[in-house]
Amino acid sequence: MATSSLPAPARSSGRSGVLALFGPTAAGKTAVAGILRARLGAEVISADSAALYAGLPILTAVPAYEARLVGIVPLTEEVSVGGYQRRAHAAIDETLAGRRTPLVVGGTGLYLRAALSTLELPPPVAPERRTHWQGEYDRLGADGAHALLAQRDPAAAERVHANDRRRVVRALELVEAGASLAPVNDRLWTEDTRRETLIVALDLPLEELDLRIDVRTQTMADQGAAEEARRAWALPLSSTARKVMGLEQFATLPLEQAIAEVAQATRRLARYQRKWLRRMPGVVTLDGARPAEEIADEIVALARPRERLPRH
RNA sequence: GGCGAGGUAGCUCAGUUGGUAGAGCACACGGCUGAAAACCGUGGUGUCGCCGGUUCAAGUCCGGCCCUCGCCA
Repeated sequence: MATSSLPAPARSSGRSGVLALFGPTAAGKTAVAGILRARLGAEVISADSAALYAGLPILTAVPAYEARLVGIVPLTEEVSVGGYQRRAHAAIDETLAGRRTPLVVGGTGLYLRAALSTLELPPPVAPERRTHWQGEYDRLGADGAHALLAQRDPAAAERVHANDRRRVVRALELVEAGASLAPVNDRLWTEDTRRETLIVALDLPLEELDLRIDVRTQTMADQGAAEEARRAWALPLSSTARKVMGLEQFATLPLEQAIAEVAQATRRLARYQRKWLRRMPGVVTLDGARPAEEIADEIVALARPRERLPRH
C-alpha cells in the first residue's frame, strides 16, 4: 500500500490542503477528477499548458465539467509557465479562501510543480531583447555564445549546454536584465509546496497506455478534430499555440495520416510525462487501470488526516 | 510473359575507384527554472532479399533465383 509514502498531513485538518492529480495522457485523470469534484465539492484547476488555449476543446480534451485555467488564452497569445503560475496560485488561494478543496489536475509536469510549489521563476524580458540575443547566438556560434555566458554568469553557463540555443539565449537575456537562469533556491525536484499538498499520480503500463492513446486519437478525429484544427490554423497563431499537439497535423495532413502522426506524438508525450512522474518526489502513484470510482475512493482516504485513517 | 526501377535499422532512404555498414525520423536513457504538448545531450537497435562465384577483402563486381512497383502485352 501507498500509505507509508504519505506526506505528513496538516495537524489542523485535511481540508486546508491542496489535492493534485498527475499522470500521462490517457491514464484516466479527467474521469477521476470529475468524481472527486462531485464527491468533495472540489474545484478543479488545470495544470496543462495546451488546455490553457481557447478554441481547441477537442484537441486539448477539455473535460465536460467546469475547470479553471482551461480555455482562457486566445490562440494568438503566448503562454508561459510564469504566467500560468501566477494564475494557478491565485486560483488555489481563492478556492481555499472559499473553504473548498483545490484539485490541481494536469499532465504538464513543470506547470504542476509551478502551481504547487514556491518555485521562483526569473522575470520575462522584452521580446526585442530576446531577438537581440538570438541574433548574437547565431553571430557568435554556439560555443562563442556559451563562452560569453560563462564569462557573465558562470553558474548559468554550467547548467546549460552550448547547443541549447533557447536556454543560452534565455540566460544571456536574464544577465542583461540583472537576473540569472541559475536559481537561488532549486525547488524544481524537491517536495517543496506552498500549501499542505497530497500529490497522486495515475499510471498504466506503457502498452496499455499506447492502446488507450490510439483509441483516444481516433475518437478526437471522429469528434471533428480536423475541422477544429483547420479553423484554428487559419488564425495568426502565437508560437506556443502553434505547437499544441495535433493542431498542425489535423489541419494540414490527410485524416488517416494525421491520426497516425498524432497518436505517435502523443505516445512520445506520454513517455515524457512518465519521466516526470518517476522523478517527481513525494508522489503516491496509483494504478490507472482500476475503475475510476475505486481510485477516487482511495484518494479520498489518502487525503483524510492520518489520525482518522482506520488502523491496520 | 517483355522492358524498366527497386529490395540496406522499426520507417524513409544514402552508401564514392571493392577496404571496420550511416543519416533523418522513430525508440531508449539523461538534462531542464517565464517557449515544457517546448528545448538540449548521449546511445545504432542490421542475416545489406536468397544461393553460388570472382577476390587477400563483396552492400558494392559476375551468374542464378525470389519479391515489390511502374510501363507494355
